[in-house]
Amino acid sequence: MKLFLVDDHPVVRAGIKALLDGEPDMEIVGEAANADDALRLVALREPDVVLMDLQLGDGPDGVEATRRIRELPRKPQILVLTTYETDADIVRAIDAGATGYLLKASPPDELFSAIRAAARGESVLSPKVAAKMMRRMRDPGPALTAREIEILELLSKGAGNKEIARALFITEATVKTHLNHVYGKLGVETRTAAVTAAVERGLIRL
Amino acid sequence: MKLFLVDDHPVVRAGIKALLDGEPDMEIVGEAANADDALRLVALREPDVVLMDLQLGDGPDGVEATRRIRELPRKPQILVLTTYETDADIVRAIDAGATGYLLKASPPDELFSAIRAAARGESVLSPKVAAKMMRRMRDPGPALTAREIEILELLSKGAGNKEIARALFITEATVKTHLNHVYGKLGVETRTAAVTAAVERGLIRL
DNA sequence: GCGGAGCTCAACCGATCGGTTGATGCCCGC
DNA sequence: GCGGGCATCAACCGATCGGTTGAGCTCCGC
Repeated sequence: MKLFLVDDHPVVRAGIKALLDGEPDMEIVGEAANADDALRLVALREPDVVLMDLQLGDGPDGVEATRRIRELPRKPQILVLTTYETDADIVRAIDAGATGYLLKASPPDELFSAIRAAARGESVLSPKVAAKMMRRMRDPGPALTAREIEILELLSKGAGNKEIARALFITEATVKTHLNHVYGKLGVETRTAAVTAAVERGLIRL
Repeated sequence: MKLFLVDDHPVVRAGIKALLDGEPDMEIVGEAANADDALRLVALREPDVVLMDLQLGDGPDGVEATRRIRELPRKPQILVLTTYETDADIVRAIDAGATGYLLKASPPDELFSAIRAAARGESVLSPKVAAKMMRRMRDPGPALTAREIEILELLSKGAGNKEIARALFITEATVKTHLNHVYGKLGVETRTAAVTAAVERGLIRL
């Protein structure tokens, strides 16, 4: 089974390689520290599974890299291996075409079986991530729409309604409508409180 | 030279061990995934240098662990090895008694020389971290007053000026004056942007 | 094809915010 | 003692925000 690593931390790449050294059925055919190298080398080496970090320092992030790799003619399975477990990250990664979502805090055994499952095209989630998704399924919760998240992200930058409207090519009236929905869903009454509530619930990242 | 690893990610621990395998003068005498284990085992194994991550999952964080280890009778040097480089993290770690501050994105060579330097008791900083501190030295930076921080904390909860005034037993006019000072110091123009700027600079915590 | 959810826009209002100027009192360091 | 930083307050203005109501549109599932 041919693996490819994408992570901007040399320490982490060395760690995965060291762990996988004891697994005879796995071979690492390449690695990259950023999205551009990843895309180029994956197309060349044609791995079965790509282990992808979401934070890649400068340039496109892991979600973007995942999206592009999934557009390759001979597309590998992509297993996200990252530190964070916010709703926004998980949803975006899955949406971009990731086969699974693992946390770096996972024990090695979990990593191995997840890689093998991903190679078979099966979806795998870290228990913590799975638990989070289960909670979200049972409790519909706020469930903000994509548009509302977009608004929140601009909001967190301190943008006024007028700026948000310009940035999203909509009118100020529409922005206010979205904001009122967001206030209702998050149970807050001001734009500032909406930002902190969204950050605390992992809906957006600062 | 005896090393001890503290990191909640098995992958990272494996990575550091793998990298250090090629360095004959370094020996890993133990590792831990949380602050409590770290404190207990470090007291027992008496390493020369502790490599400490700041994020340790549940329980006390790396800063707290650093503080406690520095209170041990035979205290080792502590080299922080983490992902983040916010001012608040750096300052808190140094304040807790860390000998150096390295980023996980550092190349292995840098890691090795940093460990050797730390063992000698020398302070080492990642170039990116050092650059950040230099900037902060040259530019004294915002330096908000205690009162202004109080205002920011209430602000982050989404409070209006009137609420802030009541909470701090001052008039709304005074709140506005403070806010205008904060805007100026942080280089922002809205209350929402002030909150995110303050969070990013580690002035307040959500 | 009907309803529901989501996105869009409009007009209006009061409340709040941001910006400005100016002022008072306090404490600290030179 | 004098300047300077800090905290406090006042009055005023325009701009923005929050709240409301109502409406048209598309897309999707039943």
